[in-house]
Amino acid sequence: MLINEIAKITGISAHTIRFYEKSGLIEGKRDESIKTNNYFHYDEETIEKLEFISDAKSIGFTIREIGQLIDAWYKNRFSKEEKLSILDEKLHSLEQKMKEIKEMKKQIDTFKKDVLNDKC
Amino acid sequence: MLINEIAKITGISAHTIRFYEKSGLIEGKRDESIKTNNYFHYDEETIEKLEFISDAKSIGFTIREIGQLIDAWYKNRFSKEEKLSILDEKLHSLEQKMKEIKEMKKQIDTFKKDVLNDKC
DNA sequence: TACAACATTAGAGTGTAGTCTATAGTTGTT
DNA sequence: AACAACTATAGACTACACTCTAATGTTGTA
Repeated sequence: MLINEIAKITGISAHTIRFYEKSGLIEGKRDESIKTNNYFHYDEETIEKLEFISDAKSIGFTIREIGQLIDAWYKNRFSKEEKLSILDEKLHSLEQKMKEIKEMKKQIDTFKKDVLNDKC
Repeated sequence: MLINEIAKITGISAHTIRFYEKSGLIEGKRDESIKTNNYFHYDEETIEKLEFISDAKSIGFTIREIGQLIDAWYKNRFSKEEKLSILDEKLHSLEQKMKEIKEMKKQIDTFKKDVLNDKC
């Protein structure tokens, strides 16, 4: 798959995909048998990763954090223990965010009640 | 209360508080009876707002969105209906974020299981 | 009264995450 | 062969949310 194909599938622009590649989140492969160009080729795993990146971003993880997560899962540069500790850390921060959202919802509900009762 | 006092209370730097003021999120008042300086004075409501801003930011609301929320509650530049619609919109986006976080947790749990079972 | 510690403003600088442009080369269709 | 549509790279530009600096003035304490 070349860049525009994967861009179409994921809904992420080719520009942004290149940016993610530079940031080390994904990796295309060059076909050594083709000497005329040096186009990058992407596989199914990259689609998975890009979808994962979109999800993680919308929750507020930074590129660097997402990089860690991807490394923890797809790469073997960490030991089992290290991987688990990274994943646990992210789980913990998700639970934190969850709590904050619940708090925020409560606050907005209070706001709503106040508006309904003409208290502000 | 002067800027450094409210900064200490909220844990938000004076620089950032001035930035929020410029962005229209909070408003200090000048004491007209004091002619020698034009220092801003802040009240309890500003502390509330600053704490609200911190919460909202950590959930991923932008300065502009937080401004809307504050306006919807503290200011009378919107009708009751408009205020409610802004608040409902934000509630909806919080529910969205909640769903995304749950999805993300599921994914990280899957990652964890794979790591535990040496599947990656 | 000296002086540290505070206040103001304008504006410059930083980091993050893209987004776009320019240049140059390649591929596929007519 | 012509040409549209693709590809790569470097680097410029943007928006957001700070964060800091410089210049200048004010306040409170020894």
